[in-house]
Amino acid sequence: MGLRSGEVARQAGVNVETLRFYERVGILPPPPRRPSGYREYPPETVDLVRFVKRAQELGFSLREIRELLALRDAPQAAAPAVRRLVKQKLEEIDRKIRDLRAMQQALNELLCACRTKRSAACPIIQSLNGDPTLAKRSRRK
Amino acid sequence: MGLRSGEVARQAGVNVETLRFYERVGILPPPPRRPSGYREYPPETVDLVRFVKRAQELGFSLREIRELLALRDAPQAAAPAVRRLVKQKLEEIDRKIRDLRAMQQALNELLCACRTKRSAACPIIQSLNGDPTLAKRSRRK
DNA sequence: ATAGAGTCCGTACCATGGTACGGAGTCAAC
DNA sequence: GTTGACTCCGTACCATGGTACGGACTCTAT
Repeated sequence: MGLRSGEVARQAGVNVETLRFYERVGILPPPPRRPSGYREYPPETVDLVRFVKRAQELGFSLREIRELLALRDAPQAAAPAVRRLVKQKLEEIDRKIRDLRAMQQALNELLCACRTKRSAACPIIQSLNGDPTLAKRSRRK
Repeated sequence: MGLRSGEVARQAGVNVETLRFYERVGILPPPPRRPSGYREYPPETVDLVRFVKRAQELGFSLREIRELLALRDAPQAAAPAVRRLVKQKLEEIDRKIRDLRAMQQALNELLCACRTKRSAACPIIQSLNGDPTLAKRSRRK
């Protein structure tokens, strides 16, 4: 019933090397081996890898996914811990979006100045040079 | 008039090692040396490093900053190139924000399901397991 | 029985943006 | 003139998420 690495990789849509990598970093449990040394993955490994890929799409790092996996098979007691991880991730995403918005704002102001003031020196470069008369928001620490 | 590496680093708020690193990757031009081999930075190096740091805050990579620096001292002919870089970066930021919003949406749906359905199995985990009855948006390729 | 595909392993490497180490030489003040 | 701080260099290392290499071994179909 065991699958070989190539089969698991194909079904899960990853590279064979990636399976070894996941095993090395503790995402996949080491599967039993044939006498030849070949890995014999239990069929649910495919779902396990897909779980990992979905969690990655949601922005979780492998470190965090390792935590999620540890909680995955635990009974309902684990639910609060899972929720906590999701909430943390949501806060992190909030922070990232805020940072990106600030960058957006600053860059747009620069672009705007560049369009209106046709001075000899590019206002964008002036601002990056530290000129405080432009794009004040970009100077915020 | 030359500054030594420690002085430049202190004034620019970076590590001495970082100056060497910047020199190695072509961000800082190699400064003249004393007979002893000590670097003698021209005073404007401090502003140069600050330029780099400001551009980093705006989301530019060192590779892009190298481009900006090449354009920095060029005359007005460089302005269109600078604007192009800024516009590219704005598009990139837009994409990132959209991705993060999608993650946010998916995670919020999971959290919501987790609060309402008090089933034995955590709905978040179910969804990551591939259960299509929850958080359909998270299944999108 | 043999060819060709698959798998094994350790290790190195990719990009990114630095930080750390250690031994040798130098600078400035006392 | 010696002490302590500074600087030099090459190189290795950190985290992140893998990918690539190469030689040896194995599996399966014919």
